[in-house]
Order: sequence, then C-alpha cells, then structure tokens
Amino acid sequence: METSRAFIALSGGVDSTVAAYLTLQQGIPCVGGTLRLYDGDDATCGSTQDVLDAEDVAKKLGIGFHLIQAHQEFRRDVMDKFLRCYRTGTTPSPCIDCNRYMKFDHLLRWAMALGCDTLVTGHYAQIRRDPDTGRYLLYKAADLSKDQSYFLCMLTQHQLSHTRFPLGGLTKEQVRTIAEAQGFQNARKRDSQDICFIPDGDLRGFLCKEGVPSCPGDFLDLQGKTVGRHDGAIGYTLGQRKGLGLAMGQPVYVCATDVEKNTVTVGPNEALFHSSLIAHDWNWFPFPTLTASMEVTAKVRSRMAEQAAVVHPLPDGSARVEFLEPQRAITPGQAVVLYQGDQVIGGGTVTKVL
RNA sequence: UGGGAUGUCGCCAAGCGGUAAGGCACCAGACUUUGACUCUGGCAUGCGUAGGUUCGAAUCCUGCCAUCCCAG
Repeated sequence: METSRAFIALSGGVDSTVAAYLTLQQGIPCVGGTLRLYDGDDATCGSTQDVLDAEDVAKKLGIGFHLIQAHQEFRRDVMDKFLRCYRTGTTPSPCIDCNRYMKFDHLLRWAMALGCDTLVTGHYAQIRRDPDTGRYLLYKAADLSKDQSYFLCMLTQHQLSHTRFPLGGLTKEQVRTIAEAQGFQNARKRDSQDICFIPDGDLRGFLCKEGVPSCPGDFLDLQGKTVGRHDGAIGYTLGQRKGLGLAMGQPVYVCATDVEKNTVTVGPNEALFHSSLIAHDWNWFPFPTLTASMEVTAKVRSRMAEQAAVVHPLPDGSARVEFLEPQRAITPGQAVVLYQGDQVIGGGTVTKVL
C-alpha cells in the first residue's frame, strides 16, 4: 500500500497534470507517461497534440516521460469489442472498457515494469480500504458533478490496490485553481469528451470503414406498420430521437432494433420504460460475489440520477436488478452500476431488459 | 370528359381582408470521458400559378396548373 514510486498517467489535460503535481508534493518519486491508443492524429484522446502537451507537462514537473504504444491492445480490447457490440445490436461503453483494459491493465503493467508500484490518474473517484475485509472499495468523487465512478465500475481488487486518485476529494474548480496557481498552461483546457476514436462524431461512417456496413431498412411503429426508411439498424440505440428523420407529429424514439431483420421499431417516449434488467459480467467491490439480494441505488447511464432498486443474484452468476420505478431506455451493452450512498457496490453489463 | 374537393416551410397544420401560429423533422450551440436523453437558439419578404378588386389579400374575383374523390 505504501507508494515508493508512482507512475502518472498523463493525458495532457489539467486533471492528470494536477494529479501529478499533488503526488510530487507528497515527496513520492514519479515518472509520467501517455498511452498512444489510436493512429488518427485528429483523435480527441491521445492525439499528437495531447501527447506533446503531456510530454511538456512532464518536463515542467521534472519527471521522466514514457510514450506507450498500445494500438494493438486498444484495437483488440476496446475497438473490436465496440464493433462486435454494434454488429450484434447492443450499445457498447468504450470508456469503461478503456479504463478496464487500457489504463488500468496495459498501462498498469507498464508502470510496474518500469519499477512503479502505483498508478496515479486524474480520475474523479475515491478508493478506500475496508479495514475489516481488507478489500479495496470504490467511492464517488467528492465533486459529484464530476464523479467518474460509473466508468470505473470494472476495476478489480488488484487494480485498485495499485491505483491512486489524488483528485477524488477535490472539486474541478479546485483543480483548475491549483493548475492556475502553478502556471500550468492547460489550466483551462477543455475537458475531453465523445468517443476518442471517432473524433468527427460520424459513428455510422466509422462502423462502415471498420467493416460494419449499414443497409437501409424499414422503420416500424409499435404495431409493426412500416412508417419510413432508416439507414441501417446497426448504429441506432435505444431511446434515440435525433437522426431518425421521422415527422410523426409527435417525437418518436427508438424502442427496439433487430439487426437480423434490419428493422428499427419506434414509438413514443412512454414506451421506453422498464422496471428490471438482467446483467452479467459483474464486478463487485465489497465482496467477491453477490450471494443475497440487496437494496441499492442504480444507474444505467453515467449522467442519470441513481434510482432505488433491489439486486438479486442468479444461479449463473448474473443478477437481476429491479427498479422501484420504471426506468427509461435501459440498453443492453451498457453498464449498470450499483451504489449504497457514496459507495460503489458493483457494476455489470446489461444483457436483457424485462 | 363531366360533377365535387383541395392546393400555406421537408411532413402535419393554424389563418376566414390588415400585413405568415404551433407541432414534427432538420441545423447550430449547451450539457457529457460511451451511445443516448435533455436544454437553448435558428428555420416561409412569402402562402400552386397568372392576373384583377382593395389604402391593404394567404384570405375576395377570374383564368390556368396540380392532386384527390365521385361519375362514366
């Protein structure tokens, strides 16, 4: 648990810069590095400019800098899974996978190979250790508006045991203030967002380029009547309104997609609400596996308010989450993350909506 | 070919002589480390077309065009 040497994951942004600064302030020897995940120079995450920014930060802080190539791993563990999800009609969460497989696996291995025992990142979340069980627990950030615990729901005990989030107890404004006080150039740099490997936002174009082409098909209403033509069932996600091009008098939303039949069913907002889901691929924080039903609050997307629910373990290791109130557009492929207060209980991947 | 009806933004649709509502769609921003949702803003010097009446017409009159329905 004692950090003798820390590896700082530098993105070139203000968060990781301040995380590095704060770690150095504690007198911990540090070395920095950036993952190069994608070839495109225009990528919004790990672009050439970001790498230069990160290197610049390392220089200013007087720490070493490593540029770690991870194109192959990123393609295998994040992009291929992303494409597979769309191909099979589910909606992926690439940021969760990137955390799980790139930042806290590939990068952590590199850090350790470089003689570091701790990985430091600029994520907004908190790690604590349960004194009774010895397990590492994940908590929300103090700044709830920047909390990233949803995206960190798949971190394992091993990963958490070698990770530090220096910003977990700070607000974004405090972080920017520290950066300004230290004269960091990126103090007011815009936060990153959107899918980093689709910088122009053209999801369908990207899927096509990567071998998941779209074929036009029919839009159906809830009664099964054809109401228009779509660009291809893949590429639409549950609850989507924009881009349908359907003037039905009232707003309509994607209620279902069928990639086999290449149909997209649309309906009114009210048709999107469901009360329970089944999820698999669970990662639990306070215990190795869920053995009994428990009351929690839950999210099925990062920005929604948590909702009261009960999670029930199922024999095959999956679990059923039952919400007290029906939830809008629960989407297979997305993560469901469970909380009790500020503590993250666990996260899984939605497989079925009931 | 007779008879009837209708033609206002991409779709639907107000308007009924006083100087073009609204909804949907679309576009642009905001929000956002996923896809989404949401919010804000934009969106017809012109109402099928050509004339006429009027101080003034999308609104009245006439011709033409188009579409739909009924006859046949």
